[in-house]
Amino acid sequence: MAKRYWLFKSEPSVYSIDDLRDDKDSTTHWDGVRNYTARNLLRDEIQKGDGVLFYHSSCAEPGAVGVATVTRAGYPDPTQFDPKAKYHDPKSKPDNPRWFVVDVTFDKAFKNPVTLKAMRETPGLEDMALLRRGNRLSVQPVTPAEWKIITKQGGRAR
DNA sequence: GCCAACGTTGGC
DNA sequence: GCCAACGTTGGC
Repeated sequence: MAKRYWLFKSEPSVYSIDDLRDDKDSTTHWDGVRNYTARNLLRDEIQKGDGVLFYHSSCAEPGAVGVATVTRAGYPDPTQFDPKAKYHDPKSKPDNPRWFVVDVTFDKAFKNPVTLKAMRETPGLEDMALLRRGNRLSVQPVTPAEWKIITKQGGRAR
């Protein structure tokens, strides 16, 4: 399958691109997604080797702040079975897991983060899923053309 | 803090 | 299956 591209949202006060870079092996399980549309992408669509735009939401300057790579395709989110975990789901059973994660590994932080505001003003990004009214999906697709524009604007690692 | 836009839940 | 109530997201 051809490489595809995605945008993952995270609140930087909870987990930022720097947290990913500094994590063990610069890798994390993208856990806690509890939305069925996003779940379907994590479980069925997102493949090892795909590109991820790391997006900071609910902060002073929302925007794409860097790039990561999917290093493991979908598998059950372990936090759903942990009664002490914030994202515990008592209705999910190990033999029929409801929620999935992928692993992502840090690639680079943009020298120039591409803000939401900039995306709205950039020709070629008009149809981005992110910019559609009321799109709150925390995991969403990015087209190759959009990926190219944003990674070019973001620049090399800082 | 406000509020629009959804997604989820649960009674019926 | 409908739909009102409620909760969450996330920009501003």
